[in-house]
Amino acid sequence: MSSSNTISHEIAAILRDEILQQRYRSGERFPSERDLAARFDASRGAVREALSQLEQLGLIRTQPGGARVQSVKSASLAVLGPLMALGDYPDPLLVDQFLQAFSVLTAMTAKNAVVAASPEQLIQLKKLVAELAAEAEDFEAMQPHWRALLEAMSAIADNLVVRLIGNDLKAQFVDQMIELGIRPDLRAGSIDKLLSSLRVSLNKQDGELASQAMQDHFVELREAVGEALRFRADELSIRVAN
Amino acid sequence: MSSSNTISHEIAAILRDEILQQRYRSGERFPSERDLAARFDASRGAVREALSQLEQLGLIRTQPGGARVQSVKSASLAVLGPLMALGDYPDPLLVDQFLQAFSVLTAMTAKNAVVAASPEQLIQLKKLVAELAAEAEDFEAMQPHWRALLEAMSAIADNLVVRLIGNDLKAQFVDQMIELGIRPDLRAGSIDKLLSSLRVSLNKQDGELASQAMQDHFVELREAVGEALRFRADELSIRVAN
DNA sequence: CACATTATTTGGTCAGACCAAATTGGTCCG
DNA sequence: CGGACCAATTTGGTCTGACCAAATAATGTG
Repeated sequence: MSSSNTISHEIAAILRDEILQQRYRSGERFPSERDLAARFDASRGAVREALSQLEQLGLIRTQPGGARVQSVKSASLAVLGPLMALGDYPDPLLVDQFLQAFSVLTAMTAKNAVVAASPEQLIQLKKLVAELAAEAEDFEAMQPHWRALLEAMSAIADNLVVRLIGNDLKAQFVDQMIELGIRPDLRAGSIDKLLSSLRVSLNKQDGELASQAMQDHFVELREAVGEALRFRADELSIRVAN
Repeated sequence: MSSSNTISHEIAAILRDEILQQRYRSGERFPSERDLAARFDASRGAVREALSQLEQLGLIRTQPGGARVQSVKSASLAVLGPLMALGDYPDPLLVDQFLQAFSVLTAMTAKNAVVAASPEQLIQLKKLVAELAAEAEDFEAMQPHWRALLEAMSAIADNLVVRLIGNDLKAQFVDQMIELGIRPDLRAGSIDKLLSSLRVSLNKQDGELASQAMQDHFVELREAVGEALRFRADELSIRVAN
């Protein structure tokens, strides 16, 4: 998947996953380029391009004399997507950690967006909230609107740092969830509460309220996602048992 | 600097900075590999390895027929370090955005660390706070202890996502600040207030308090850093004027 | 002028070669 | 026997030149 149909990307993806699966101990010598070329039946150039990508991800460090594997903990954020996509289903702990980090950043974005929005932008946000409300029943149908709202807020808040963090995470995460058919079962009224709080915060231009509403919503979302993943894990282990 | 003494890294660094400086319009065709090889008097292989890195950073997208420049807004977080290091001094707005994002993540980490800490870890944290207090007068001398405290909290909170985000940012940012001699002038008592709040939060194991203390501290830090950067900007423009 | 076809450019890959740095292994000496 | 020194080997870094397939640009044709 996502191998981008070139040999070097394929090799990079395979090696990346092997490292993320802890198949090499941190600090251990990585196979030599010539060995890898033989293993993948590719030229050394292709292998070198793959290693160049792994190095950019912070997964290996190359030196004349040999490359060495680095700790995943010291890698770049860009490994998170592949890391979540490793097993049959994402590691619940990792997903929760992601949602927690995403939560505070989203809350911050909401606050800044509401405070910084021009009158026109406030109207736009209200419109997006209304559109979201119209589809609040179906989790999956809601996603595009949800994402549009976050995108609009992100654009208004205009924090490049947060935007870049989002790039490395958002799409990969949400897409994977949907692809796996994991649909968190939010408590009835949870969305309504969020939306009504957002409406009020937009009317009063109250950033704190918007922030708090997001935080509260994510608390519930984290719980629901955790529940869905646990259910999924059981389902899988049952299937394996048969 | 940081060109890692290999040709391909040097080329990658130069092209990266050119893209970050908006010297190419987003969507524009990037020079061909053969042209770049001629320009840098290098082999096509070396250029390809450089482009491979740029692609991993999300700055370009390559296809048979030609590579195209992508919007910085859609790049990977790993470009932030280079982005801040571009001009003579960092863009104050970007620094503030960074600090704001770092603020909420740090507050979250502090909260989780305080809540999750074992008795031994609480003692360790208290010790680190005490060591920090001992050097609270000198901003520069304080940094190693400050970083040690954050590192310890990060280890206890054990959120891989936040850790990875930190990897792409922390070191580069702080180092650059110090290197440029930018020393934010924190209000007297600001540090004391933070430290005493932290002490209380550790004693009561009150996560919310720790979080709030961090947030408050960062508000002041952001102001002080902004002030220091404005001063620095004036200094530079005076020097240029002469 | 619109469209289909050809020619050219460009990225992707391969092969073989050379250099310099790092590692390895052996040797010599204390 | 142990440690320090030195050569042989491994390994990454780079270059040259070549071929293919996809995308683009140029061309000719209706």
